[in-house]
Amino acid sequence: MENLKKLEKKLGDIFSEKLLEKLAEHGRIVQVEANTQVIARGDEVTDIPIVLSGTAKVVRTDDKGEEHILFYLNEKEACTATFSICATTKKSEIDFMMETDGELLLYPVRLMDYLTKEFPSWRYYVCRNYNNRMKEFLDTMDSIVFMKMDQRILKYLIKASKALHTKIITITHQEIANDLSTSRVVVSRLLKQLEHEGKIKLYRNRIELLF
DNA sequence: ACATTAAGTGATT
DNA sequence: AATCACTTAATGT
Repeated sequence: MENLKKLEKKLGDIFSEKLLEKLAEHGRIVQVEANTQVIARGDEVTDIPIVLSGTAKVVRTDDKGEEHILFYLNEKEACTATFSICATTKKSEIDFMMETDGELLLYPVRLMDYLTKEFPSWRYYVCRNYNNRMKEFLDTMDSIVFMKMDQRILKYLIKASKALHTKIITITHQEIANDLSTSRVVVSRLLKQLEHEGKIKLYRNRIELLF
């Protein structure tokens, strides 16, 4: 069977032979053009997509129709979000679309349990996918918190400036760090960044606000 | 000149 | 962002 051949070539190194056979038997391989929407939010998910070639993206569309990319999926990756859907609802929380032309393996959701039960290599695959996604989420968390900290410092300086009625605040980075419960190093870096943005000027024990 | 403390940096997690 | 390890700059004695 030609599908099996294709799958062996693409996924042979991570899936066992038996599993590949199952995938070829029940799944179907589809060619998808760039920008095609495969799954829309709210759709009932009947198949889990595994990317065989090309790049797919998982997108969340907000109230205003702005799309926010949650992550990309490259060759051999599957949509982990879909896995969690299977355990609960059948409705998709996300939009799944192709970024480039490519091939997808669509495998019926209803057979997921069977795969998980029967094939270790499938379990490993799912776990790895989950882990990768988790890492990405941690990274975005970090950057969100980072953004907040630099806002907090700015606010802190403005507050201090108002309270002391001066644009030149006498304070050390360490003291700011203590007040915002972070480390001195972080404060130094963010202040440096603000200085480069031309918002403040740094001296020893003093910070001048330039606005 | 030397010690002490504040601030800056690169690398890592 | 946090931490470590280290450098550099400013200040006090």
